[in-house]
Amino acid sequence: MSEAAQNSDGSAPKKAARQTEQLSIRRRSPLQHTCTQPHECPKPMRMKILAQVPLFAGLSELALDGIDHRMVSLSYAEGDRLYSAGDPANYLYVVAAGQVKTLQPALNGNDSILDILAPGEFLGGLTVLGRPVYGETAMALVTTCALRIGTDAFREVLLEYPEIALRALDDVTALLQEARSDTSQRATSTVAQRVATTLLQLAGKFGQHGGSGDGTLIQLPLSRADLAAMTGSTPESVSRVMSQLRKDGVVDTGRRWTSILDHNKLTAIAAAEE
Amino acid sequence: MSEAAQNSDGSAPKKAARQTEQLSIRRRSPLQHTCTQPHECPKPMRMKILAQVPLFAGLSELALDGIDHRMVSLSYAEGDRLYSAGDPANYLYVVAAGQVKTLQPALNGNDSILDILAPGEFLGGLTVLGRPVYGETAMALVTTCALRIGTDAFREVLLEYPEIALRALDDVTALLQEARSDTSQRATSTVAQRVATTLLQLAGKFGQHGGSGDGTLIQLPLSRADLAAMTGSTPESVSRVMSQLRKDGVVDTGRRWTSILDHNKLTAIAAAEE
DNA sequence: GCGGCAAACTGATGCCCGTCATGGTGCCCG
DNA sequence: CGGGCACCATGACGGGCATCAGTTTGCCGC
Repeated sequence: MSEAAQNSDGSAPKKAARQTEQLSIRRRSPLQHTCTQPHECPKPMRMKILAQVPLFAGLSELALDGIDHRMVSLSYAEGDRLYSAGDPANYLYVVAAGQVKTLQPALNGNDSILDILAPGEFLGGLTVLGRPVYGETAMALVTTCALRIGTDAFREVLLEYPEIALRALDDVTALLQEARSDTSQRATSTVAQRVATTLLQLAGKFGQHGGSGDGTLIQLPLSRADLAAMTGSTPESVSRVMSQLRKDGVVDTGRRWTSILDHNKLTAIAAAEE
Repeated sequence: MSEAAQNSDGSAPKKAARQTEQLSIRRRSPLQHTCTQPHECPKPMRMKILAQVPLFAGLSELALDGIDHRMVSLSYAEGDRLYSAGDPANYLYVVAAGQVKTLQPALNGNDSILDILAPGEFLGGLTVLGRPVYGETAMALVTTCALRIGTDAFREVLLEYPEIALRALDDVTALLQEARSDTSQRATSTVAQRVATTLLQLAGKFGQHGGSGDGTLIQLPLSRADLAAMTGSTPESVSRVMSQLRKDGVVDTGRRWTSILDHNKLTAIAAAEE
């Protein structure tokens, strides 16, 4: 599945990215989509995914099977919503393939992006148990497949396997720490620092080395507006920062990707103004 | 206990706050300390506290007793640290009496205050299970009594009573939502709005009506620097905002207290710039 | 009561960045 | 291939607020 790269859009076929060692022209796209077509996840694949979910690590085959029976698989096109803020929170989701962004609506329209989720991660469910409605909106960044389980069924699973609940507690706690450090950073840092930090986080989570020779490739369709929503800024400011970073040879960007060329320099920028 | 108001500092005795219907001079102190002396929590009081902890609600007498046996009670003077960021996270704490602030150290020295905890709330433990060290520092705002339990023991309790784990999950999730809405607010709002929001939150959590006739009294030793650390600002800016609020008759402040006089106006300021 | 100190208040200054506006560039569609 | 569109880039401008500095207030010890 990972090798079967197929052209995503209807444009002219690109050269194999593996062979094109250099990016002669900026904005040449080194994309390697792994999954562009909606599909139904067959049973064996679902089991494999469940086994890789950190929350379910170490569970017996039988237990996983029991969980799988309570789940259904769903696929979403780019931009589709898994759920919206205010919807009754009846389901918990696990990302099987693709990426999902969660965003928190604000009164003034300045939504902020809370997180971008990779396969194996959860949404919705962890914010659910006590609350009747979702507090955030979840939207597929690319074509995405997700598994869904009812909150009641998930509750049963947690009661049956308390160690899963403990791990869930850890997960949410980690999110909490992340959110809190985010909050402090928003208060003190400049936009450049916040953008740099965000890029480093994305690189750590989604970055893939090699590919186009040097640098870390982040293959996500993030617009300037998206980055602005992640850093608590505006598209214009983000654009300026990115331009500067490009000029300094720290990053390179394209329509649906970002590449970090100088990891050290970016770290320096994130830590303290250069 | 609640009626036994005793003068806290060594200054001249104040008139009984109940009788003084008006605050003729700004900065007249309407303090009513409930507990100024360090003390050991006796067994019955500990049991009563445990029963009131939301996390343990509905547990049997026997279960509570089992939990109590694994805990020890400790008392702290104002400014004492329960633990510091970076310490090995071996314990979970429950605030029995007093208030505790948790603060997150930043590299530039601009620490930010994460939360202020009232009796019945948890610290440390929920951020512990997966991590070897504390990510934040906990400091007693006033003379405080706390119960302590080892993380391993708490883990056993959670495995024994999975419903507690579920409730803990809810608790942390609530904190997460709070932290996230905080984050979005930092990005978009002005300092005045953030201060107003913070005051309203504190009033909801620690405010007591009556006392000096009108208004909601928040009895916490919060300096301008503390409020700045809570709102992601500076002491000077907070001071300006508070001066303005005082001038407009919205709040009144003293050395160790804050009183909200016009709740509606403060809400209006928090929502949108006046 | 007096001197020392910490915290709070207030003014001046500059900068970051949000806002508005304009021009440029790739992408889609007919 | 050309028009329309969305996104990006870049400049100009202004305001909120952080920073620095100076004064005042309240508190404590001698």
